[in-house]
Amino acid sequence: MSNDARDLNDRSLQLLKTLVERYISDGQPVGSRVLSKDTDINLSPATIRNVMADLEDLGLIHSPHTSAGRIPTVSGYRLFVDSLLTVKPLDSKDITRLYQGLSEKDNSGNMIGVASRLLSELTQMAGVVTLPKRELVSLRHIEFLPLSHKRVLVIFVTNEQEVHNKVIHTDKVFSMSELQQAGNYLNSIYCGRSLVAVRAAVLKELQDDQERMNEGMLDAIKMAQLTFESDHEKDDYVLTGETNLMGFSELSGRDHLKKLFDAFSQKQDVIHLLDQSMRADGVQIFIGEESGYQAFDQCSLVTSSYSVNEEVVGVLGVIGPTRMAYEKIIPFVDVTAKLLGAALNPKTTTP
Amino acid sequence: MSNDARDLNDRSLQLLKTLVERYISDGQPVGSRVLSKDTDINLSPATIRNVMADLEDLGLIHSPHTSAGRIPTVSGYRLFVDSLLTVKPLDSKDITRLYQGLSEKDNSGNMIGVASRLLSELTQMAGVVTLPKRELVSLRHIEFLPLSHKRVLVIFVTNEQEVHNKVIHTDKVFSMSELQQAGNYLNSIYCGRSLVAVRAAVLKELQDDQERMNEGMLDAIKMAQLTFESDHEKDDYVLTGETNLMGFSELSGRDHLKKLFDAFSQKQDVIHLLDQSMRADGVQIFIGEESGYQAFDQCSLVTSSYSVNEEVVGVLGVIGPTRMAYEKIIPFVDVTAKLLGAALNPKTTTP
DNA sequence: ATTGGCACTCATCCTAATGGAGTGCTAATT
DNA sequence: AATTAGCACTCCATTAGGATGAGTGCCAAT
Repeated sequence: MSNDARDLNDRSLQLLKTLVERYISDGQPVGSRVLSKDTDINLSPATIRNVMADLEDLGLIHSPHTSAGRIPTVSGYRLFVDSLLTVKPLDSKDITRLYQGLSEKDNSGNMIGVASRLLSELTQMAGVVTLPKRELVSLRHIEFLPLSHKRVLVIFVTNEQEVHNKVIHTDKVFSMSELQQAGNYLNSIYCGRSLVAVRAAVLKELQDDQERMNEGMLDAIKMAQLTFESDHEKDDYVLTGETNLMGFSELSGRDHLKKLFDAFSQKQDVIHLLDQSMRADGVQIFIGEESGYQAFDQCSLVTSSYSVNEEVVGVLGVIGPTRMAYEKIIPFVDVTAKLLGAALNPKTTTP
Repeated sequence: MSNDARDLNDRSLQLLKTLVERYISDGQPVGSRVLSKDTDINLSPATIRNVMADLEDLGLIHSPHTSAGRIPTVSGYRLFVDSLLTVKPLDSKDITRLYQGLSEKDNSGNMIGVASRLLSELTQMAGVVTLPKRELVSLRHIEFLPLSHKRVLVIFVTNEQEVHNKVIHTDKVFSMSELQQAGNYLNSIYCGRSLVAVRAAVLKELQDDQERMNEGMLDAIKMAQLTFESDHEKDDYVLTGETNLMGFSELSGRDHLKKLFDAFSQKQDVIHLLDQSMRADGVQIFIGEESGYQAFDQCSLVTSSYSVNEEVVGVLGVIGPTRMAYEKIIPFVDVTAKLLGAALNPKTTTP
C-alpha cells in the first residue's frame, strides 16, 4: 500500500479525469455507475468502486457522505489541471469579441476596465485586472496648481495617457507662476524616466549638495519629493462581474458571500494574491484553499501576468467557483493577457 | 364605512405608530397582544384587533398569513415617516465622527468617498454620494497633451481640485507648443466659468463669425468643443458598504440580492433615483416599491441633496431594507448632507 | 364602544416512514 | 490476479402525520 500519486496507473488517472469533468459539468457527486457508463474503458461499477477507493485513500476525491458519489478534493483538482486537463481551443466568437474590444483605440485610458469587463462577460464569472505597475511606468508630464492654505494640486501623466493627481502640503505659499516654473523644470529633467527612478533621483538631489541649486529648483525638487514620496496610489485593480458569482450555489452561503464581497472591497487580500502571479509568467491557478484566504475557500482564481515590451507589468484573471470549466477558462485568460499586453504596447499601435 | 386615511382618529394613528416601531425593531409581524401591552392607552387585544382590521382596510398594514401579526405596507410606512415619526437626535459619537471625517483637509479631492464611507459605516447600511453636478461646476484650468494618431489628452480641473481627463480625436496633428498655446488661450478666457457656460460660449463662437479669429484660436475653440461636447462623464456616484446589505434577511433572496447588486453596477437606475432628489431640498425618502424600480422593492432610500453656496450640487443618501430605523437615519442623512456641503465650500474652509 | 370567549387557520417543529442512490465487502467468475 | 455480480448496509431526501402555539375574526356579553 503506497499513497503516492505517482503510482497511479493510466486507468485511475483516466477515471479521475472523467470524474472531475463530470462533476464540473453536473455539479453533483458522481458515483461509480455513471462513471462506468461515461468512460470508454468498459468496467463494471464494482471495479470502478475499487479504483475510487484508492483515489480516496490518496486524498484526490472524497464523498460528502456514505451514500453519495465522490467529488474532487483540492488535490484532485490540482492533479487534474496540472496533468490531466485537455485544453479546449477558444470559442471563435470569444476571440473576436476579445480582439475587437482590446484593439479599439477609443477606449484608450480605460483599457484595463474594458479588459476586466470582457473577462467577466465572456466567462460569466468575475474578472479582475490590476493596473500596470508603477515601477514600470514612466513620467510623461507633471504640473502644479495652487490651492488655498499652502496646498498644491499635483497632476501628473504617466505612460502616455494615464492621469493621476494628488494634493500636497507645502511649507510656503506659491504663486501660479512659481508653480509653473517648477513644473517646467521638472518636466525638462525627469520626463521619460520611470517613477521609481524619479523618486530615487529626487532623494539623491535632496541629500546631495543643495547649494548648487537655486531656490526655485529646490522648491521644485521638494514638491516632486512630496508627490512621489510614498506608494500613495496603492496597487489597485479593476474588478467587474462580481454579481455573476451570486448565481453559483456553492458560494451562496450568506456568510460566504459576504466574506467574499468584503474581501473584494477591502482589496488587500486580492492584491496580495494577484501579486503572487506577478512573478511567474503564463497562467497560474489557485484552487480553493490553496489561496490561503478563507474568503476564497470555495473559489478558484485563474490568473496570468501581462507584459508590455517583454516586461511583466500587471496581472489579470478570473474568479469563480472551484467547480469551473478550467479547460476553457485557462486558454481564455491566457489569450486575454496577451491581447491586453499587445494593446497596451505603444509601439505596436497602428494608425 | 369610509376608506380614507384622514378619518383615522388619534388612537388608530398611535397604534399604527407603535406597530411600525415595533416591527422595525423586532422584524417580526406584530400581533394584537404585544401591541396591547406596548401602548400607554390600555386596550384589550380584542379592541386592538378591531382597529387593526380598520388599518388593514385602509391598506396601511397587512398580515403575511391568517395567523400572523401585521406588518406595515408601503403606505403604512409612508404615513409613519410623514406624520407619525419622532426624530431622534443624533448620537453624539456619530456627530463627532462625521465632523472629524468631513473637516479633515487632507482628504481633499476625495471628500465624496469619505462621505460615502461615513454613511455606510455609521449606519451599517449602504452609503451613496453623487459627484457634484457638472453644470454647477466651474472650470479652473485646462490643458492639452499630444498623443499619437491625431489624438490629444485633455486634462481639466474643476471646482478647485477635481481633476478630469479625456482623449479627443482631432483633425490634424498638433505639436506640444501649439497645444500649450491653445491651453493658455482657453484658460485666459474661460477660467472661472461653469462648464455649461463654457460649452454654450464655445458653440456660439463656432457658429458666429469665425473670421475674426486666427487659426490658433479656432483650433483651441474646436478642441474645447470636443472636450465639453457631451456629458461624457456621466453623472456618477460613489457607493460603499454594499456588503452590509447582505446581512439583512429581507433582502437575502438570491435573485433579489443579485438584482440589487446588478442595479448598483449598472448605475443608471440609482442615478435616476438620486436625480429625483436633486430638485427638492431637504431629506427625501423612497420606500420600497415607491422607487419604481423592481430591484429596490424591498429597500428604502433616504436621501438629501447637498449644497454649496446655497446651490444644490449633489445628492447623498443611505440604502437599506424597508425596515430601517428611519427616526435615526433621517437626521443622520440630513446632517451629513449639511456637513458635506460645508466641507466642499471653498469659502468656509479655515486654515 | 369595549371586552371576554371561542372556534378556526396556519406556520413551525418534530417524528416516523419510505424510497433511492451509492457504497463496501465477499464470493464467484474469467 | 483482476474483474464482476450480488447483497447488506448507510445515509440523504422527501413525504406525511401530528402536536404546538401564535394570532385572528366574530359573536355575545358588558
